[in-house]
Amino acid sequence: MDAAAQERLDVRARVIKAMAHPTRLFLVEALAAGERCVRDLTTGVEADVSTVSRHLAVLRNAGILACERRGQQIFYRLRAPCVLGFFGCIEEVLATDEAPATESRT
Amino acid sequence: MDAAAQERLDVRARVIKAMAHPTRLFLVEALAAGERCVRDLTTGVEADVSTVSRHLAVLRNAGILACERRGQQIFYRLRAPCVLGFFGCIEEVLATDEAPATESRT
DNA sequence: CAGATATTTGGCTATATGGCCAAATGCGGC
DNA sequence: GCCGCATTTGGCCATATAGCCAAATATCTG
Repeated sequence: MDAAAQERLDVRARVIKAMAHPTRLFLVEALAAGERCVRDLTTGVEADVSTVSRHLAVLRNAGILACERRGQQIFYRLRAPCVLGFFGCIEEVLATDEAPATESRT
Repeated sequence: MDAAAQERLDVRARVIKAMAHPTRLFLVEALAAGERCVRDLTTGVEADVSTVSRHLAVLRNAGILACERRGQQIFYRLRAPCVLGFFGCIEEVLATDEAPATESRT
């Protein structure tokens, strides 16, 4: 595996990693309905505003979200709606699943 | 957000998280071409066999891969090929990108 | 059973992540 | 300029990840 291939994998992993957190999935789903400001998004989440802000920054840095300041608020919106397609695949994975070694099955 | 919604997000995040690593993306891509045993997969990666084994276990636990022992070898295969669709979206994200705050820009 | 090969697991360390609080920054109004 | 609201950032701690090596486990062969 050459450096270019490695770089390509790193870049892809960075984007996927940005999606790899329940709170961030929630934010993405919430933004699918349209732009929202940070405070509004925070009310849907059980976490500090600062935490939500950081999650939003992760998604923005990955190129998944964009934001724009309007007045004192900053509105985030989904820049790459294709990520919503991930969910369909995941349902498929879980359906195929049925009895894999989930290991943390209590 | 109720417990059910939280659980749904957790489950989804678990699957995406399994994909959120360059080496694991490499493994998934390699397996797109057909099943492979651990040693074969390891030769394509700059890492210890034990490390690759653990990565494969992560993907298997997420339901993305399945494996089957044949003789002394264990063959892994892609159980949920839909994850390959992630890549297309990621290219789209990167294309939309062009000049976001990558933040780690030296 | 002993030996060889393939894979996984235990143990350990280093680094990355996620969370909170408190403080800083940005913007608008008085 | 000072105050208030919205958001981000710094600092800190706890936990999770990823990696390696060494040891354990599994299968086949003689």
